[in-house]
Amino acid sequence: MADSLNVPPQSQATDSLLRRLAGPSTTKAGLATDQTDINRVIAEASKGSKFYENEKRKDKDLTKKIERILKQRDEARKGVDIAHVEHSVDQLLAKMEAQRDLSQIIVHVDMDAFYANVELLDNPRLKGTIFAVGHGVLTTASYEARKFGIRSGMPEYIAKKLYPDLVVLPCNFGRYSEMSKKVMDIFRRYDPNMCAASVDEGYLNITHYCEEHVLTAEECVQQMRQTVEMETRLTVSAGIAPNKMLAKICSDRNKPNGQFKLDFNPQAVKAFMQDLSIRKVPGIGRVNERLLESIGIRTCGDIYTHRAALSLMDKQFGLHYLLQTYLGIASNHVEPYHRDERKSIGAERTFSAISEKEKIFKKLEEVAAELEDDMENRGWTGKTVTLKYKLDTYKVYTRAKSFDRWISTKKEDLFAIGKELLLPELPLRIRLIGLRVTKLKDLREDADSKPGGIKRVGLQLPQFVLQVHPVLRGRREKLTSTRMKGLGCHKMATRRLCPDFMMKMRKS
DNA sequence: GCGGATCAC
DNA sequence: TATGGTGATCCGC
Repeated sequence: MADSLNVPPQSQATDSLLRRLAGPSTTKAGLATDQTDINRVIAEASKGSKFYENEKRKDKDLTKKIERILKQRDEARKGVDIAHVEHSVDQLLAKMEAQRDLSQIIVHVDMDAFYANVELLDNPRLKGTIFAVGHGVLTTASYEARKFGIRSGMPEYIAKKLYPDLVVLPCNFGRYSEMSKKVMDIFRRYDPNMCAASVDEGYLNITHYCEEHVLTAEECVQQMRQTVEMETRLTVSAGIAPNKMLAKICSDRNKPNGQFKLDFNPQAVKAFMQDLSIRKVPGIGRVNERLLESIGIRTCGDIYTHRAALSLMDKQFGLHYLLQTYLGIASNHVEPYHRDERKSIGAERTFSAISEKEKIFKKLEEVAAELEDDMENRGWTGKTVTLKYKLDTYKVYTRAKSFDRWISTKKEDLFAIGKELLLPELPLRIRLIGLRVTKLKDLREDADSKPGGIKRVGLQLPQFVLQVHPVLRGRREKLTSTRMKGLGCHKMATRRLCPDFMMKMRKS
């Protein structure tokens, strides 16, 4: 295997690269028994492709970065009293522990193989066949297909090497969106303030519901899952825990069609974190997994062991966030997505690589038209336009320009700005082009505040107040958002985002 | 403010 | 033959 990959055996890069090629979800449920064999097929199918070469490049860069970090660590340790550093970290931990809040029952719900199961619902003859959903790149693999190593995000042609008779169905977004809405409406009976994190995922706070109906959390979630299955014939897995991070991790524990509740006490939470792979933590992807692994951190328990090094390299890793992770402390604040939280809107398209100027402009024109459509339909404008392009080598570049006025959302104007950004870059051979607008302004809000219209002022919207779950009232300020640094652990990881791409899906 | 990187779904 | 699209955040400059 190592020979066929043309890299030294046993090297960290080899392992990492193989795992990367196998897809982002190799750690998920339904894993085949012989991952090595699967990895070999994938590696052979990938070998020599531009995509693969790019992955190798990124891997090499990462290896260099790791070397730098190890040097920095050794440098930082020089002449430092480690015991003293550990002691101050321990004091920080004690402060954090004192802030732990176990009062809320948070649930993360996750539809099992959502797209695949909706297809199964609509076409029972699929039952027993090995199939996936997608086009070119797979969006979802059925549980049967996962046994063969087939994963979401995997190119179709590789999946077919793993299982030649694989059936690949086109996406039917309108249908998924419709079913998603049905399921979310059931969830909302248990928490009207729930947050739909994506089409097939959500967070709920069931503290109030359980009190009101004199139910244990497990009974409540059992009932909710049964209701979903009865009313939609779809199955859902759930995690029950004192905060969103823990709930999310727990929802993976008994998948598919199962639930898992964590005990609501600090000892149980810490025991749960102790042997948990750092990769399971939302926000820690394959890059940060490798960075942490390089300094000896594989599990969340290892964070404590290496707390001195992390403290000395706070800048690189973000000590605070990792300590919270070690303790299993995270946000327990659940609220629905609000329109004004949106930060950008964009469109991008991949195609077979082209280098002719006219053809590139044609593609740019197409994404500009798509973006115009989106911005008009959803009522947005903005001040910054960012052009994105991907070379046929898979290297990605962005070029941005800001204006001191709100930009026109007409496709001709978006195209003109994109062209201006693109021209100095030519000549290029590209396989993707995209446009994105940031520094947004909500035109709908604007329309409402026009003379004669009803002015809307943020949280004073009566509908909003009614939507607020009683248990959360007055809690908003109490839950301070953590300043994240170091590891790219953004707010998304703990506060969740609720993209309105469900609306987008309704369109298609 | 810009560009590169990382991450989630 | 051949590896997606949307949106968010962080860091270094």
